[in-house]
Amino acid sequence: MQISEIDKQRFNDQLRRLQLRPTKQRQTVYALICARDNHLNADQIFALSKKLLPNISLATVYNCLESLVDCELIREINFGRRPTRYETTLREHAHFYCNDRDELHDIELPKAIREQIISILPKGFNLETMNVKFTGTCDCHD
Amino acid sequence: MQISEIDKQRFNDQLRRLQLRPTKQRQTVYALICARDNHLNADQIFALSKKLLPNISLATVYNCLESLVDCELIREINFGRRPTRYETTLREHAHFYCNDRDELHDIELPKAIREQIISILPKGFNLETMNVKFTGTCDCHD
DNA sequence: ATTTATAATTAGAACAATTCTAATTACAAG
DNA sequence: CTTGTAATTAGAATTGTTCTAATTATAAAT
Repeated sequence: MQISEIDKQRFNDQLRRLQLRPTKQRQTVYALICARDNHLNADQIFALSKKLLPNISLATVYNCLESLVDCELIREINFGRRPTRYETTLREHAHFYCNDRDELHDIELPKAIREQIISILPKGFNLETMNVKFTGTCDCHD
Repeated sequence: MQISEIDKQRFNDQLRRLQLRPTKQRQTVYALICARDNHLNADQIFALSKKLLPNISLATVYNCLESLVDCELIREINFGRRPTRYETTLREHAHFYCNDRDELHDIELPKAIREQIISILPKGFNLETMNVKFTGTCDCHD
């Protein structure tokens, strides 16, 4: 469980930008999220990180997640009131939540469509984030 | 605090369809959501309904909301992990959450764009719901 | 290296939103 | 009317997350 050299660079840079320290807890949490992009939640990250850092606490996992979100290394995804999940911040995309399997899938969102969606916002609305979310069932047996 | 005749019809029909009874608690909760479309949450509905039915309990409000959602008279809206809000099920639209004022705004979503968005779903994804959500700040001083 | 200031971690308590439980009340069908 | 079922109620329990206060780690400045 290591983060790649390229990611390590980004990891340090982004944290330092906010005067945050690249601790081993943060590194481990980030590495886990990068490694398995199946959109882990805090409990899952806690369980996995415990294998690597047996003394880590759930509060630390939440703290790490918060700072990683703050410095934009990761992003939160919420569906309804299910536990928040986390993903590395890569290209923009939509999400599909499969009710059957309680699993999240990334859906490619073409830039043109994204721009069209944003264009529906009337004057006076100052955009910060935009999300497209689907729910349903799917045939993915991965 | 009454629901209009037209709504009352719809109210009875939709509930009966699922063998659910049109109780005064359900009616009151529904009426409140219809009356003020400022996207109330459970606590707010509880507070308002208490003025009309002093003995109503929070559990009942949650129960009512659940049955009204089940029979599709109302719909849930979630932004992040903020309390769930409720709206009457009218035309399809997007939502804008204003961080400054903790308020929700409906945004018109043209059918053509809606269809374009849905078209990005690859084969194997069986759509149930689709949502477009924005966050940011706004100039609305209503 | 050593000190010092600050940031991060930790365990556990606290919290907010929601759901569950068991008892009571209301309703609808026969 | 009676009887079975559904709905309501109060309060306890649960879930996911945040807070608190004490301890430990880190970075900067001697």
